Amino acid sequence: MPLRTAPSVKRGKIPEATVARLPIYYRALTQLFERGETRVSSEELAELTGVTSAKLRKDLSHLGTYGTRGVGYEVEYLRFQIAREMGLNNDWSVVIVGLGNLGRALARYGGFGSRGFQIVGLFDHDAKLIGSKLRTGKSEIEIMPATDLARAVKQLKARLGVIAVPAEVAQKVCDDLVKAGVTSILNFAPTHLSTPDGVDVRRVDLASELQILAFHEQKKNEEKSA
Amino acid sequence: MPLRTAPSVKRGKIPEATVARLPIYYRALTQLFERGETRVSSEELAELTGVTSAKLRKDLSHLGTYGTRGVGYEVEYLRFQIAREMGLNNDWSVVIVGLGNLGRALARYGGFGSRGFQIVGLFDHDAKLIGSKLRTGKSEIEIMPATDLARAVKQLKARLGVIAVPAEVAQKVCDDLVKAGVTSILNFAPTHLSTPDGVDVRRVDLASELQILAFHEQKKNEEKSA
DNA sequence: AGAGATTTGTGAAGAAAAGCACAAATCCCC
DNA sequence: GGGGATTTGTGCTTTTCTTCACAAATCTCT
Ligand SMILES: NC(=O)c1ccc[n+]([C@@H]2O[C@H](COP(=O)([O-])OP(=O)(O)OC[C@H]3O[C@@H](n4cnc5c(N)ncnc54)[C@H](O)[C@@H]3O)[C@@H](O)[C@H]2O)c1
Ligand SMILES: NC(=O)c1ccc[n+]([C@@H]2O[C@H](COP(=O)([O-])OP(=O)(O)OC[C@H]3O[C@@H](n4cnc5c(N)ncnc54)[C@H](O)[C@@H]3O)[C@@H](O)[C@H]2O)c1
Repeated sequence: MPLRTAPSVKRGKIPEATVARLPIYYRALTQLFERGETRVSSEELAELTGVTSAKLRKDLSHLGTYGTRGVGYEVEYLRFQIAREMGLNNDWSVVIVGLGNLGRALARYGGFGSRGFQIVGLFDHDAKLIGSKLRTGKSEIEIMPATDLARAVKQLKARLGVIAVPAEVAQKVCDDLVKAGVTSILNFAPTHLSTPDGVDVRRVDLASELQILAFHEQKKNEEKSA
Repeated sequence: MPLRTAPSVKRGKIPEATVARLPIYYRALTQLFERGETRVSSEELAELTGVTSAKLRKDLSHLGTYGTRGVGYEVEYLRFQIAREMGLNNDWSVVIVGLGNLGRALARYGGFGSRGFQIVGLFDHDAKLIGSKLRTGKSEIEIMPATDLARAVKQLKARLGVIAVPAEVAQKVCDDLVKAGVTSILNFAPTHLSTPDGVDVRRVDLASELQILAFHEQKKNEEKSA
C-alpha cells in the first residue's frame, strides 16, 4: 500500500446544488461503512444515491481529489472528508419552537442527535404544554414558555432554530429567534419568512410537495387520455 | 369593467422550477383572497412569496396571460388558474405507510384535507397499532396491517403514497406501493428509492436540511475569523 | 516491465434557470 | 381624447447546473 499523498483541498466555493447532495452521499457512505465496505466506485455510490456517476464525481471534485483512478474511493476516508467539509464534526445546538403534532415528532426523533444536532431548547405558547418534558435523544427537556424565547436562546447560544408553529405566528417567532442570535432557520410553516442578511432560512413545505406530485400525476393522466 | 377576453392558455411544458413555486403563489393568493383583496401586482405577490417580481411574472407567463398591464392580477382569477393548472380542483386519495412519530403527525394534520388531499388509508407493521383509529381531517380511519397494503391500496384506487417507515424497509414498502398502483410517492425515509419509469418520488429529508444549514453556518464562522 | 482493463477528474458543450430591461398595454385624470 | 403613470409580458444576457467524453492515473496479470 503506497503512502497516501496529501490530497489537494480545493478552496473554491462549492455550488449550492452540490451542497444539497453532500448529505445524501454522506448517508450512503455511512451505510457502506457500517456494512464493512472499504471501497466504492463513483458508479456504485451514484447508483445508491440516485444520481449519475459523472455528477457524483464532479460534486466530489469540488471538495478535493479524494479518489484513486482505476480504483475508486475509500469509504471511510471520503466519508470523513464530507463530514469535515459540512461541519458535521462540530456539534450544533438546535431549538424547536412549537410542539404540536409536527414539533413533537421532530423533538422525539432520534436521527438528529446521532448526526451532531443536539436539541437544547423547546418552546411553546400553550400553557398546557409548558413544563411538560419530552425525551429527545439521550436527555429529557422541559418545554419552556415562548415568552422566554429571547432570553433562553441567547443563553443556550443556539444558532439553529426550527419553526413548527402555525403560519400566522411564524414571522413573529422568526423575528424573536433572530433577535436571540439564531442565524439559521428550518421553517415548517407554509409561509415565507423575511430575515435580515446573514440569516438563512430553509423551508420544508409538505403540502407543496404533495401538490407538485399531484401536478405530475395529472400530466400522466392527460397523456394517457390523449 | 371591460369584458374579459379569453386569455390564451399556453400549452408548452412548464419548467420544473416553476412548478415547484406554483404552490407557494397559490397559498399567498389564497391568503389575499381570504383577506378580501381583489387585485395584486407582481411586485406585491413577489414580496409575499420571497421571489423577484421578474421571476414571478415569467413563472406565470408559462400558464397563460392572466394579468393586465398597468393593473396587475385579479386575485381570485389567478388563484383559480393556478389551481386548475396544478390539478388542485381534483380530489386526490393518499395513503400513509408507517404511523410512528412522523406518520401520525402527518395523518393528524388538517392542512392536507383542506387542499384536496384525502387520506384514505393508513398502514403499519406494528400489531399494537393495527386496528387503532386516527382522526384525519373529517373522518376517523383505522390503521390497517401492512400485509394488506397491496390489496387495500388497489381497492382504494389511491395513486399517492407517503412513506414514513424506517429507511431499512422503505424500498420494500415502496415496491409494494408501486405494485398496488401508486404512481407518486412522498418519501420521508432518508434513503433513495428506485422505482420504474412513470413513478415519481419526492424525498423530504429533514436531517439533510439541517446539515445544509450547518454547512452555511460554518462558512459564516470561517468568514468572521478570516 | 509492459499490455490491457478500470475508473477518476475535468475541460467543453448543452440545458435550465435567473436576472435585466424595455416595448406594449392599460388606467387615470384633465 | 391625449399625456403621463403604472405594470405586465418577454426577448436577451448571464449564471448555474448537468451531461458528455476522454486523457491521465492506477491496478492486474503475465
Ligand atoms: N403536522 C404536519 O404534518 C404538518 C404538515 C405540513 C405543515 N405543517 C405545518 O407545521 C406547523 C406546525 O404544524 P402542527 O401540525 O404541529 O400544528 P399544531 O397546531 O399541532 O402545533 C402548533 C404548536 O405551536 C404552538 N404555538 C402557537 N403559537 C405559538 C407561539 N407564538 N409561540 C410558540 N408556540 C406557539 C401551539 O401551542 C402548538 O403546540 C404549521 O405551520 C403547519 O402548517 C404541519
Ligand atoms: N420523526 C421525525 O421527525 C423524522 C425526521 C427525519 C426523518 N424521519 C424519518 O421518517 C421515518 C419515520 O420516522 P419516525 O420518527 O416516525 O419513526 P418511528 O420509528 O416512530 O415510526 C416508524 C413506523 O413505521 C412502522 N413500520 C416499520 N416497518 C414497517 C413496514 N414494513 N410496514 C409498515 N410499517 C412499518 C413502525 O411500526 C413504526 O410505527 C424514518 O425513516 C425516519 O428516518 C423522521
